[in-house]
Amino acid sequence: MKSDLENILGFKVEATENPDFGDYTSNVAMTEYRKLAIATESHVPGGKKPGIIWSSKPGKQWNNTKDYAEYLITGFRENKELKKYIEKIEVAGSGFINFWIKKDVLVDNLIQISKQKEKYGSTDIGKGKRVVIDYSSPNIAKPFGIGHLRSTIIGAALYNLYKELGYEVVGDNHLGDWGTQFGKLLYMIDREKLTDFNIEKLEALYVEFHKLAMEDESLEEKARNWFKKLEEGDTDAKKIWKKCVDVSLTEFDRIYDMLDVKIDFAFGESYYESEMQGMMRDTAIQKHLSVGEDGAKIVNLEKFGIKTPLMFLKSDGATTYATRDLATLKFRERKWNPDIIIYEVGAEQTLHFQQVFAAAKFLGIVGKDVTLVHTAHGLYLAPDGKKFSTRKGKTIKLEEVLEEAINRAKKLGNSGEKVASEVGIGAIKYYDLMHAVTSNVVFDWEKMMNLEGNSGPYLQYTVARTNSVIAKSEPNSERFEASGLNEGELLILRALIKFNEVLVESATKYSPNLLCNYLYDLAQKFNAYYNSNRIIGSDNQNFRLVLTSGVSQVLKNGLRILGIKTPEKM
RNA sequence: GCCCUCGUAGCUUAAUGGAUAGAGUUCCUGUCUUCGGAACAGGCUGUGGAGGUUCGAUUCCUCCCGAGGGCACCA
Repeated sequence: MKSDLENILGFKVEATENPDFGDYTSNVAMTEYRKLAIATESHVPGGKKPGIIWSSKPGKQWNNTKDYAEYLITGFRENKELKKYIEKIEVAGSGFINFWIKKDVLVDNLIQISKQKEKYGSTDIGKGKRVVIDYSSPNIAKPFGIGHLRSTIIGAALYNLYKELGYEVVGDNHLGDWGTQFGKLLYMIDREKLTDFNIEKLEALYVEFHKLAMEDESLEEKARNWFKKLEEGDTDAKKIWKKCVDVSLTEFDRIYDMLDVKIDFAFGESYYESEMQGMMRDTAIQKHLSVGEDGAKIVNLEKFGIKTPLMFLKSDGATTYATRDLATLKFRERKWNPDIIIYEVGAEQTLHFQQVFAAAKFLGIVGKDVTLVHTAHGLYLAPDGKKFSTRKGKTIKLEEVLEEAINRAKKLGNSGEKVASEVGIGAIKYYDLMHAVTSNVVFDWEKMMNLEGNSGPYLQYTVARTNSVIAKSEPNSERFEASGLNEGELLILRALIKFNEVLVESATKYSPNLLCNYLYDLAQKFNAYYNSNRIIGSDNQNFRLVLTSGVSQVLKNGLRILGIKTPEKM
């Protein structure tokens, strides 16, 4: 709808929030005014701020932006193409051009929903384009903490959004299964002569290491040596490392199961060992490396405005996180040849990704036309507003949060285990997704488990309610009278037609919270309508049933994209 | 010290240059002997401070105050 309008008009329109201003609005008259005013300044006697706009056509002028807007829409009112969609065009305020969609179009759209069902909202604007999304990416040997929730949930939502728009989407879980952290663990396991361990023990060892390292600085050095051994292929080190990985993966799978998240690939950092070897021998890359303090090899990025150089190889020759990310990019470029690569990773790594992206293009690892995105999501902060610290063992385990959510949902209703799980998990997911990606989220049990107001369960409840109404009397979208629509019905129809535009905006701005806002707004409009309009038994029963069914369908589609289940009853 | 992000109602927050700053929650008042009350309607309270750009600023620029994150051999 939006793009149809823009094609006809030749300028951009925005959806309006306020129905008094129509369905779409354009500020083109005001923005053009500025350009015209500057362009014609010399023609205007005496002022920097001309009150009169002069046309390039001789003899033509407008007194203000509103006049100019009126001029712009001359012709639009009689435009046949436009008339198919638009019933009214008005100039308002200081020159806004507002458009009202025809009621017939709104009603046709409702019929489309009943025809397209779960496909309603999808498009093919991404056809032929490929997106790689790097998300979740927990660290091996550490429990799956609350910190990885955002990446997992937002990443999964972006995955679904791009898929809905016709993109070919690849999800890759970039497991943190390599690096000096394993040196630390290997050192501790060797020190305590352990042969068997679980994930809790690994976490304890990690915390213990940092405690000891506070008193003995040489420990960091020892850990680096152990990692170096691992990277050189020491069989004992490798054996212990493998066990750490296996123990962790079992744990993660359980969490993904609870969250109902599936990720296409999980290559993990260790997968890129050979790729890194290749990069180190690559002469084209070699010539861009400089030698830093103590013999470390670095990539200087000052010409890209980044003061901190990228550490390519440590002074002992071992690789770093950045080396592995460059190797990963090389691999992804070769394997998938993507148009966009999205890193759904926290804001704390902003500098790192600036370095990696700049270096990747500079070193020719990826093409210049690949869009590299770091979503830089905000973090879950402890209730005191501080960051949770893995090193000090101050984490909240995601599994405990999820279990608590399910328990709270269970207490509320007499519905079964499955529904309680869908509601509890839905609440957690929605709470995460409703926040703007970049904002920090304070961890607060009461708010996360909120089941009223703007929450996942509110939306699920609305769907269950529509299901219940439809179950009582089947809507017939083949034939119905749509005359005499009341205000509530029009509000809902207008919201329904904008679903696809919201999906496009959510995806292109990497902001699932926009979809959350939309769905909540739609549910609220429906609930208000439901409260003051009888559906079954009204004169307009069939239309109202089709409308209810349309709302139900869009809510289901939207929630499915967000990764939130919609129980039939709850 | 330098860099990035942020500061909106008591609390949690939405709005990336537009029109009367939108919600949730808390507190107060109603609707309803429910086509599912996990609902609906109403009330109270808000853009950290000072300048600037603009027809128009929560949004862009400068400074100040405050918070969070980061600053080559952690990831």
